Amino acid sequence: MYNFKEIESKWQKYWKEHECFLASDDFSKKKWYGLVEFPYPSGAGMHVGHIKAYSGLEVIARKRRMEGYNVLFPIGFDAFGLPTENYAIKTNIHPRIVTDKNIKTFTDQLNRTGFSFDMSRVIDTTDSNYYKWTQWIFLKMFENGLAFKDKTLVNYCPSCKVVLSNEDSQGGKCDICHNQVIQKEKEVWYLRITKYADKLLEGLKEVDYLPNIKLQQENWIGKSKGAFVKFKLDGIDDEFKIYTTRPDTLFGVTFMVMAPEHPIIDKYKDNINNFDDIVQYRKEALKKTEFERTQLIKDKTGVKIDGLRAINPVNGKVIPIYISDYVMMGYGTGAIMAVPAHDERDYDFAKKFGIDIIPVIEGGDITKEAYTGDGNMINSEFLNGMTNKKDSIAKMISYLEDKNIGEAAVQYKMKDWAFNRQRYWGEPIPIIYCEHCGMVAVPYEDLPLKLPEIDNFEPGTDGESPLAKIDSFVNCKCPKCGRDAKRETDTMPQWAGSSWYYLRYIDPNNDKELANMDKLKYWLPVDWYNGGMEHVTRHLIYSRFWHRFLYDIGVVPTKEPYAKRTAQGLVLGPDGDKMSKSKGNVVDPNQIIDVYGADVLRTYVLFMGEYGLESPWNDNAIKGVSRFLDKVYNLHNKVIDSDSYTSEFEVIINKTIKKVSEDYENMKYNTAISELMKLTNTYFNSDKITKADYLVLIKLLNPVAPHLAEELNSLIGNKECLVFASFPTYDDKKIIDDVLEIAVQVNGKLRDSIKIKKDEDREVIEKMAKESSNVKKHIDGKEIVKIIVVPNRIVNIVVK
RNA sequence: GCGGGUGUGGCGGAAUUGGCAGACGCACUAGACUUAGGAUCUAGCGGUUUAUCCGUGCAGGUUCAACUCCUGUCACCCGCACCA
Repeated sequence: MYNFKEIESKWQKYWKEHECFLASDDFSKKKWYGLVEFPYPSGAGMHVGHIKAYSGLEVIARKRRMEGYNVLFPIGFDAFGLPTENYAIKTNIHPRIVTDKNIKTFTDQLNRTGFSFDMSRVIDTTDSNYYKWTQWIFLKMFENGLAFKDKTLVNYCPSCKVVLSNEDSQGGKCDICHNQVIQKEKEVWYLRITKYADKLLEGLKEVDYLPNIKLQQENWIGKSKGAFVKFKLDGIDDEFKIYTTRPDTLFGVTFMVMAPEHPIIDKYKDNINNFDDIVQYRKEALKKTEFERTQLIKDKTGVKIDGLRAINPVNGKVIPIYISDYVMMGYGTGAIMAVPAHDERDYDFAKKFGIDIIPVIEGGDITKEAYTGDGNMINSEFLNGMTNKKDSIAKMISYLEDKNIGEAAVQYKMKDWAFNRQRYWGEPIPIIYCEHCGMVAVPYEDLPLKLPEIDNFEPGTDGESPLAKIDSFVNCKCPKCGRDAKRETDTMPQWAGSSWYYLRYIDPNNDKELANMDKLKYWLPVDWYNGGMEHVTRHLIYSRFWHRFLYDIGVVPTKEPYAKRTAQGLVLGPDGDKMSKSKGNVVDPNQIIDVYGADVLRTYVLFMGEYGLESPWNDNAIKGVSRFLDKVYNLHNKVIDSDSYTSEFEVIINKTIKKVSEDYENMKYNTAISELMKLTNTYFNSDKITKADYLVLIKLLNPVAPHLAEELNSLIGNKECLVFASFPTYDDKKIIDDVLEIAVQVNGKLRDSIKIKKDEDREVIEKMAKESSNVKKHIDGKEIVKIIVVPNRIVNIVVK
């Protein structure tokens, strides 16, 4: 085994001393900006998943340098967050100390893996010089009405004692401790991301994201088109609005359903005879866990409001109103018109409560189930006979608008972003509460608003931030009137710092602005962003939102931050399960580097399977990669001094260059490496190879296993390192052998193969095929119907 | 329920996009060199009744030719989930 320890530390030192990976702000050069998701520096150190995530773009970054690009390939640390804070609570060590220690561990690991990150631009989201600008962006949003406070029911984790966004409490479970989340009323900060829903959707059209990434974002935003319709209350001079995607089914409405907490219920509680029942139902609905609600999907519950009725605006019919938890306050208007004939949920509800079912679309059998397909409109007066859904919806909407009883509307599933956490280890929200002036922004010149030093990180009572206990932090003067005031004590969620970090890499030390515009114009957009699928709906949407906002206020020059986004698949444990400490199937990259070296580790994570799919770790398979690199190393003993390819290798060399180059660009690293193995095996079976033969292999391998490549390059006498050496190119004319073997089939079954000259004449091929002895056996005495010849590929003789 | 993905040897995975299924690697078997081998080299390695036929989750179809296209179906994984 080659001495990887010596070789790897030697070249890591060389690259560092020669500042090989520093991006330069030379705007005359063509640029390439490659971005990987920066890590959360956990105490456990780097995970093999990190290695896989970074190795992918690392290959591209190294290839781009060899292609002459000015490459920006930065890294940093997303260091605010709960694990560090929980660790601080447990051990009473300050998060600052823990974070610094973890960052050092990560940095050492990054260095010993030989990644070509520009370490002069490292950023740390917990550095006040960084979060100064996170706070600055928040204030800009506040100024523009995009950051606001509202009182609502929030997802609250009783265990972590924090308010969670919908994103952080998917499935009703806390994202951090996985305990059940409950609903609690609270004043919270929101970022009005819904205002950007359309812009975020539009922006997807101009970026090159993997199709499933785009789709997930579209689903998350969840745009739906429909209409608001106003329903008057019977006997009361008031009305309420509903949202529907099928206004054309208005004639089929036989009842209304409201979310249990709909405000109009309280407004007219004196008119309601069974208000106690409603209060009781509300209580029960709150108690239901997410699990129960999803399991009991078919079993609709509800209460009829005795005393309130609605009037159908298109036919004047008086219809009953129910409350039910299948209608939610958070979507649409919190009330729906129910068309049981054509909606499964309404159908279930109507069946259970014995409500009329009136069909308005022909087709199906509504005695058995709701009909949700298309068909002829019936029982619908002016819509009768229409068959096209779009047309009937349009006609109804124009009718509603004419009569001023409704209007076209758009709704989104995406909700505003709950933006505060009751935690210490986050960016303080720079807002001051003054009894006279209300909410006042901390003046820009007072940023950063630094976290105060404290020694007790336990959350305050009743879900208050630990900062609320620090009087010297809380008490301040109002910047407007100078009177006594109090600070906001909540901090920002972890998603804040990561929403704009790629901008700061471009100008990491700027203390006057977030980043210099000329530099932003040169480097943006990020050419290629690689990360995990798990961040596609949160981080990726949030950062696109912030970026678009910054564009709108003229701080960044592009609408979209990332031109291209890809994703790596998970590295599973050897048992095929997701790696986790509790399962004990975690692979430590440090140990792999100790035993095999960084190049083997990097090569293996790229070789193990298709990059975008998950793939289990295999302790044996890594040995194969180790053998491969050993073989490459040992080849240097066979090298003879010649600057041209060995003639018999010309074709395979050109083929390999083509395949490897293309595979790298398409992130098909596994097949690229297998091509390099084939070339290595070819060389291995030859007594000697030329310097030129060897150099091609070394250069193609360089992005994957750079230490070894550098060492071999210098071993064969080259003085210049490989970082900026030219990437090999191929000659299209030399990628097919002059003589090749093609298959001969009879009736589609393989019978023989023949050797032909490249681009041989059809007649010659047919003749050779028919004369081959194995083929003869199968065609003798039979009639040849036709012969299919695919040039340089295959011959198929069809006989009867 | 909706959306997306995946199904190929003992294992990880290839297949130029309709053209020799199983590349490359692991594991395994036999041999060589060795005091020794968990090092290295050489050969073999889908199944089989071995000059044969069968094989890419399953059942059909299109085609001279199907892992690849079409129809139906099953299983697993990942999102979202009573979104009106």
